[in-house]
Amino acid sequence: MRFARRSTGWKSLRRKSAASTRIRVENFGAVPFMSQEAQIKAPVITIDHAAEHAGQVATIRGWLYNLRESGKLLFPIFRDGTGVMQGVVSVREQPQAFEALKGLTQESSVIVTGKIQAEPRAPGGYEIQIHAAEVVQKVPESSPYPIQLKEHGVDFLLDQRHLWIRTPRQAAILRIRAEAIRAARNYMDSQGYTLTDAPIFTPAACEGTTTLFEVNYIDEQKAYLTQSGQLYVEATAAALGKVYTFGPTFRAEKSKTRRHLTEFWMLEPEAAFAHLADMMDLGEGLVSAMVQSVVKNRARELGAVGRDLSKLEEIAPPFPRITYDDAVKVLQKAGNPTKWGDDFGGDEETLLSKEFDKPVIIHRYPAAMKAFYMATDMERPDLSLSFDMIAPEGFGEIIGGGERQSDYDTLVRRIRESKLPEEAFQWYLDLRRYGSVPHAGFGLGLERTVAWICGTEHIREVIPFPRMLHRVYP
RNA sequence: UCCCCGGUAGCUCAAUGGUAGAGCGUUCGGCUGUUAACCGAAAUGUUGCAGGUUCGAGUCCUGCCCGGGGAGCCA
Repeated sequence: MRFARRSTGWKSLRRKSAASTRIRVENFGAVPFMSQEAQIKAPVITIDHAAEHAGQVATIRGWLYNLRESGKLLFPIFRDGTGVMQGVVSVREQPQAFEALKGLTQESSVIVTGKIQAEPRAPGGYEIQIHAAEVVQKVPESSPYPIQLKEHGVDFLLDQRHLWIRTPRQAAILRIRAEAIRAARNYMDSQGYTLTDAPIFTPAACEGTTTLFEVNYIDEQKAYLTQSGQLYVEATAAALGKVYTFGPTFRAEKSKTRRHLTEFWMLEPEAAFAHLADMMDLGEGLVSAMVQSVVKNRARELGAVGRDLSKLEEIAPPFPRITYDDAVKVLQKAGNPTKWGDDFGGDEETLLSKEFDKPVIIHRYPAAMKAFYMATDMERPDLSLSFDMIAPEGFGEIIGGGERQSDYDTLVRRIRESKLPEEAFQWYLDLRRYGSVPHAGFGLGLERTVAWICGTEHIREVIPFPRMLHRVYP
């Protein structure tokens, strides 16, 4: 129903757009365009570099973000993906440009040329005094741009995600995500880790079997979308030493919360001969590098999303580390009913994270609550050599990992206890047959990390096209 | 799977069981420094769907559909 209704509307929109394009062509003679001379003279600039061109004539190519009209003065506001800039044009001085822009609809694509001037009354401090304006495509009045400069509901915005990403806040978030990814990869590479990508199609589960996406593979075979690259990165760690994988992972969890996506990106390092403490060090170094790189290179975007930089500037190693045992005591002291052996839910994570200004590492969880591949603590066999990193301010778990079970017999027993299909894990057991070594790693959830860095309410905003329970459109 | 909240104009939301409304957007008009501009006017509705109660249902009842938040599980 919903999809049928949406696609009908979309088709009619396409038809109208096509018609308006024809009208635009017919109007070419009447609509004033800048001269060839002006086009050649004015350099094309992006709005983020406008300040460097103050006092000069320049061309901006973008979209009409908003238009304020005041009689014979127009204040069009343009966006070009790098920022937003106000223009000004008067009918007396530039009648042709005025006519081209007057009444122009939101998100019409435009090319404008004019003098860049410092202007305290303009948002951003600079404005363009327009000499010439070319409308590339006018959004038809009959089907105006659906996203207004007003509040909208979540459902509506997610249906319009392909357009929602045009708003300055969303564009800033996507730039921060890109910077976080670059910083993460740079850091891993600088630590001697080699990127070895894991497959997306897998023959079996590596987390719980209930959250698997099953797909039809070739010739009646079944395959599953990966829940984690971890098992594969263990294999490449035995081949190359220090490795990581970074890519999308898929979990068919029936959970709709602000912290969940069915498709999310994970960075998973794995190192041979590494132990729990090594991975805690690596994790805090990685997270710190991501945060500091965003603070340094995307301060403007952090400002656009309203993030308080002072909290992020403090993020540097060492992070507080407490054992699960101590975490339970902290919770109980705070009046939380958690008992030893319970896993921590969202409330508990939030409570613990509020005790610290930095991400907090909780290590050595009870073995019973961790995955089959997790190593046990020799000194306390009831504990696993595992750790989680909880982001501050209630943004939840951003890292989970630890030392792996390297003993063949123990691993086989754990696979059977977990009721996993043993035959699908033969290749994985080979890693314990041929030169098994202690090794450790973790998975960092990109979207949760970026959501924390941006301070967004929901992780759906930090991925271009979120996939969630009940939502695979657009 | 369970619990809570919601579905009214393109959007955000009002509307004691008694004529379905406002703001924004759109259209028309006005305004030479606007700041989600402002002022005046106009058009815009299968109140999610199907039943039921009632003289009368957007409102109450039942079922279903869709969405949001959370639990469980996880990054």
